[in-house]
Amino acid sequence: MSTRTIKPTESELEILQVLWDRNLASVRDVHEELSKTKESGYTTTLKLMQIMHEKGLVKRDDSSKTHIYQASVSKEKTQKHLLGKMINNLFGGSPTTLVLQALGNHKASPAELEEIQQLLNNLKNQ
Amino acid sequence: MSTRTIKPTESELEILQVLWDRNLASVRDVHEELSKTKESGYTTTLKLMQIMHEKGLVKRDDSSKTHIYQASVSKEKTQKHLLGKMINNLFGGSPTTLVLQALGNHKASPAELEEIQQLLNNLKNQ
DNA sequence: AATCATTTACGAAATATGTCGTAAATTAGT
DNA sequence: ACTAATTTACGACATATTTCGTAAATGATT
Repeated sequence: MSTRTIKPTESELEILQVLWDRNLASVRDVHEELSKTKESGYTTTLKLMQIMHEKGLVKRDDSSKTHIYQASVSKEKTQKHLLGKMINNLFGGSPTTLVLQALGNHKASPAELEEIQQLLNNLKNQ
Repeated sequence: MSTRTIKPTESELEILQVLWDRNLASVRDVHEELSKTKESGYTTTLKLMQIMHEKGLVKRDDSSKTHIYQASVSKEKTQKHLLGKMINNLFGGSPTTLVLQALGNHKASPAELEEIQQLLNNLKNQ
């Protein structure tokens, strides 16, 4: 299916988060966002984003001095891909085990529980 | 709390899977299991397991020639840790989003759906 | 136009990961 | 006891990841 298997690294994922949020962003935009929770130099972020561009993880418009970046992999697709990997690598291929762990260990609001219930009902009636 | 934050690599996770399954295993045991799905040399597996020992990911009994290894991190703890990381890094801190993705994209049997329903009921009545 | 600030490009280094070859030690078979 | 097989130890290398410094290019200020 054409698409190379994409496996962003930890740092690349942080950058993708910002790009998914903003859609368009310069290196400076991304770097300032990351700086809120992380200590690292501007050129580090720049280099990472250049490498991501080489890999095809991001697109960019370099028609003006300040290049504008955009994610070229969708959030949903990436989530799906990495989730599948985790299910295989860590949960013996059982999504159910993962779901039980996630629900058991992390609080969810009544509204969220209801949302899950909805989906569950759909899956049952099939 | 002592325990350093442990983040096994891809290969280390494969090895841990085997150790979690068997509890006790030699390098050869592990390597033969991995060989079923993966192509790599015996000394590679050995080296990885030695490094895992240095890192404290595994314990070993080296009283006889063939060293016997055992995981020193529990499956549940590791799952919990990496799942939490993924929720933060990739699902904006929302376990619900992850659960919905997991249920939506991966098939679950009626029995499994029932199991999830049980847990859901418990969480609701709280 | 000259200067200053911002941005990109590039190279280089530190660490981690995964790979294996070879040698030494240990055990088993004869 | 000798030989063969197995296992560990160790060093080395290739690649990937993360980090930054410095220089060049670009654009803005005066």
